[in-house]
Amino acid sequence: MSEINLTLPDGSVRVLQKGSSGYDLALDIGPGLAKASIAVTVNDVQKDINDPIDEDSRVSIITIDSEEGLEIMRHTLTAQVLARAVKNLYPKAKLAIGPTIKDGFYYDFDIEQTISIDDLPKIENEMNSIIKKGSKITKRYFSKSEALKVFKSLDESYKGEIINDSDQEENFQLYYQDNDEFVDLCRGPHLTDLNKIGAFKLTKVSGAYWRGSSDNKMLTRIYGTAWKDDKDLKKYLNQIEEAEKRDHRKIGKELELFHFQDEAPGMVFWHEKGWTIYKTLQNYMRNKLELNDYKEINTPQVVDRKLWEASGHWDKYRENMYITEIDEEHANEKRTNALKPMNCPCHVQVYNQGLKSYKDLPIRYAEFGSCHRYEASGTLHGLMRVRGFTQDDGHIFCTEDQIKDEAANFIKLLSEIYNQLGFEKFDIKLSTRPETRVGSDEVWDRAESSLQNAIESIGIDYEVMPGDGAFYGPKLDFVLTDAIGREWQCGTFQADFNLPDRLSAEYVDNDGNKQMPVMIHRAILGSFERFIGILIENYAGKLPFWLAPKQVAITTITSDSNEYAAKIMQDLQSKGIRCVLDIRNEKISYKIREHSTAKIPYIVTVGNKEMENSTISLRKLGSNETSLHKLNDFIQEVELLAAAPK
RNA sequence: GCUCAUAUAGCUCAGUCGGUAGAGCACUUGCUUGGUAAGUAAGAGGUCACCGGUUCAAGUCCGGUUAUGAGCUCCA
Repeated sequence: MSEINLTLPDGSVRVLQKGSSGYDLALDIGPGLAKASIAVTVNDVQKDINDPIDEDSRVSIITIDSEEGLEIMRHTLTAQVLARAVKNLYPKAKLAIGPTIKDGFYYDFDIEQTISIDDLPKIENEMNSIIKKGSKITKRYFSKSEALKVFKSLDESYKGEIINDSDQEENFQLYYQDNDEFVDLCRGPHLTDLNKIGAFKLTKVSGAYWRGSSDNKMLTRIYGTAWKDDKDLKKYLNQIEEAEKRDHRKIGKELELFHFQDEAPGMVFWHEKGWTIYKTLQNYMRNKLELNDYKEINTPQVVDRKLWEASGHWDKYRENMYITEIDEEHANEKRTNALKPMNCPCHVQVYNQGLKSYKDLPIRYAEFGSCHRYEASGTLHGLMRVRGFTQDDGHIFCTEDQIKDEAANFIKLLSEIYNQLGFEKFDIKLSTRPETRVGSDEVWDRAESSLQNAIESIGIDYEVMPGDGAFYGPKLDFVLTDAIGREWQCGTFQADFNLPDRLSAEYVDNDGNKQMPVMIHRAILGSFERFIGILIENYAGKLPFWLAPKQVAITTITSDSNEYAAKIMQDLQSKGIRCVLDIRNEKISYKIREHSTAKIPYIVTVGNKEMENSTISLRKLGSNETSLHKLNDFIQEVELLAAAPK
């Protein structure tokens, strides 16, 4: 029998007989590895550990310690264990698909009964007994027609559909357990041995459309998470708990920042403290934009449908627009208006007032534009997805040649702002021309390369998202990473060759000819509502001093110090510091607890000692130590801290 | 919009088999003036989301509506 050379990742070569498997190779290296092996990568393709290898190859053994290994284990868990458990408990259930996702997996079933979260322990138990049985998983290959026959006989119509739609004719892989007691179609690889499953937990159940299309049947989706051992599983579950603690809806209620109610779903009732954050953030942004040569404008909320027809929104997004009509009995004119869902058509109207010269460009308009969009009820989510919101919107009218500089300047500004708001890391995505689009390929070429050049001139990494651009032009999206590693897409920079044309924006070039400007839609925060939600979760409610709704709590030990405390309050307030005065007849530890819970960054305590020496005792949020300061020094220090970043 | 779940005091939540509403915190009042995360006693507080049905009787069972949650779809 002939031999093959198998090259390992470290460059060493092992010579084995032709047809040896990954397991044979692992065994050749050592019994420990053989035991830990769960699959093998052969020339960059993942294979089952028992698949024969027939030619010289680059190979590496996959164990559960790698991300790849974890994924294979999760895949086997969902496709072989969860699917089988559900079939055991609900024999009429049909299998759809069961992929892995970040940290876990799901499986979609078509089940007559409704499955609720209370059924999950029962399913978990069944899964555990399947695993305990420790069945071996074997694989067989089928042609398209044979595979179809198998699933037809099992009445697995979804599997049939998948096979039918595949352009592959041969080599459909079917994985079997226990002499055909259970069979599933899968591209693999799978564990060969259910004993290698780690620790798992089913987490939730929900509906999901077959093939992700809302025209299709709603299936039952069961989610789970799986890890190599109990320790990792626990760690993950703790992380989830941590994220729940940061939930901005919970913190928003606890800290009295905002609320929602039935009469205005998706619209925020901002309370004093939340609105303080909002105003502070907005003033910060206003200052930033002024420093960067934006002209702040403000445009109407309610605008005749004619403008939305002209812009194209009426056709495309009518169903998401709030329409207002004047009461027919009282109106002397009949017109239909829409609450603006976006600011750009109005900005073109401002641009169109007066003839513009090429010497005027670029013109950068900014608006804290209050918009309304009728979002589907199921998509609403606290501050993160609302129906009434305010964008830090801006539109830059410029020539094509100016796009590159505008993009570069924008990225610089955005990066500075994200950093000052506490987000150090962000990623850029460049979305290129989609299939259905307006404008010539030549213009798209120029637009895409100007965005690309702009990023590259700054030297930041970016990811290309082919085909993800808007129909009117390519865009850059900016995704920031928060304190617990979650990603949020906030900023955007979109080149638009369409709207200026539809709404007849023009400028006069240096030959005296009328030209169409490019319009750039751009935002840094996205919406104030959502961004504040992100800030709250990023900081777990402990906002930096300058953003905190209340910055200093002034507390007294006994009523003897009431006057002194009131004087401190006045001094701080005169410097614009946001304070609360607490002269209640309560013990100091009670007051400390309350203001700590309220996440006020500084708690000042004064008693007889402080009063006599014109000092204050300071306790910072998150510390249980106190420090003594001269009152005047303290006021100066706090004044610096309270200033928004420039 | 779709699937499933949930809705009880200001907040967090109990409420068994259908029999007339409960806790902790918060609030009000009294006592307490106490040096860094809950001093103490009493009191008040409810159309059990809304509409309808079953029943002698509904917070509890059934139907609908609204909102919320998880996910799906969507996000100009």
